[in-house]
Amino acid sequence: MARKRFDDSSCSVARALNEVGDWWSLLIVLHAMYGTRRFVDFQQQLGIAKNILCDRLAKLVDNEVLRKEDVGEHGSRFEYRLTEKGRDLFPVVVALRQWGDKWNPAPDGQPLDLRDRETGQPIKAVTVQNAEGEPLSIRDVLVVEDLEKASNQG
Amino acid sequence: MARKRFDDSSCSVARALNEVGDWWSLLIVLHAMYGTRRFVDFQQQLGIAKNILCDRLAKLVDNEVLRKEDVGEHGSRFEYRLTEKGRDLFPVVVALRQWGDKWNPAPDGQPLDLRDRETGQPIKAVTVQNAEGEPLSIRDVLVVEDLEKASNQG
DNA sequence: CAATCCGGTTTCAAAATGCAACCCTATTGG
DNA sequence: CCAATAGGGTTGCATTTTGAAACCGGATTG
Repeated sequence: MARKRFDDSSCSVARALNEVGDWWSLLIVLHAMYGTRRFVDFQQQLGIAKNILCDRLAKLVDNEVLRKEDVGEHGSRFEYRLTEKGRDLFPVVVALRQWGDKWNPAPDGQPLDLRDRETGQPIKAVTVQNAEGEPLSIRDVLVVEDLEKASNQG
Repeated sequence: MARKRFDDSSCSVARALNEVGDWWSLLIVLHAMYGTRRFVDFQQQLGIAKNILCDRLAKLVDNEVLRKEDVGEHGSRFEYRLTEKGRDLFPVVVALRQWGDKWNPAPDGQPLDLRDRETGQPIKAVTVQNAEGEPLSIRDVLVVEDLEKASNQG
C-alpha cells in the first residue's frame, strides 16, 4: 500500500519528516550545504538514480527547501539552491552528523571538522539548552501540553 | 532494486541516516522519548503496521538505539527503552521539531512546548554555536578537510 | 473454558526504488 | 556540416518495501 504521509499530523516532527524524512532528501540538503547545485553533481556525489533524484529535487522545490534557478548559460542549465527554509536545516544536519561521528565513527578516518570561519575554532556540540544556554538532557525537559500547567511550574 | 544503504559511507550523516533515516525510526525514537515503551502503545500512537513496527524495533535494537527488556510480568511482555545512544538523538529530534514548528506550523494548534523542568522556562532554539556559544549560520562555518588547513585559519 | 491481550509472523496487493535505455536541446570539435 | 558529448530529464521494467488484515501461541482474565 501507499507509504503513509504525515502532512496533517499534529506532530511537527512528523510533518518535518514528511518533507525531509526519506533516505535521500536530507543527504541532498547536506550536499547543497556543501555547495553542490547542479543535477549531475548531486547525481555523481550521491550515487543516486536519476529518476529518484529528479523526484526528490522536485519535492524539495515544492516544499520550498530548494529553489530551482535557470542559469541561462549553455542552453537549459539549472541550479538548485537552498532557500532560507533549507538553510534552517543546518542544526538538524549538524546534530545528526555529530551523533553519527560519536556513535558510528568512520572505520577509516577522523570525523569531518566544522569550524567557525572567523576564529578557526571548532564548533560546539549541538545541544538542547535552557534559557541560560546550559545543556539539557531529555530528563531535564518537560513537555507542556497546555499552558495552564506551565504557570504552575515556574 | 534494493534500497541503497550507507553502512560504510565515509559520511557520518549518511551512516546516521542508515540507522534512523527512514520514515518510521525517528518517530519511534521520538515516542520513546515521550515515555512509550510497549509494542502495542507504539503501534496505536503511531498508526504503524505491526510487521513494520516489528522490523523497525528490531533494527533499532540491533543498532543499539533501543534496548529490549523482558519485563516478566503477565507472561512474555517486553519494554523497548532508549539506550544512551538513543537518548543522544534528543538534539536531533528537538531541532527537527523546531524546524517543523517554524516552517510548517500545525494547522490548528500552537507548537508543542518544551521547558526546562527546573525553572519552567522555555528551552532555547537548537543552533550550531561557536566556542563562545554564539549561534552560527551555515555561512559562518568552514569545513576543514584536513588538519593542515585548520592551523592556517586561526 | 471462552474471550482477550501481547507480541509477533504470514500473505498478498500496491507503491517505491534502482538500473538501463532513451530523448531533446545545446555546445564543442574536426 | 556532422558527430560526439553534456545537462537534465522521462520511460520501462524487475526487485524491494510497505501496509492491511488474517492468523498464531502463550498467559490472564471472567
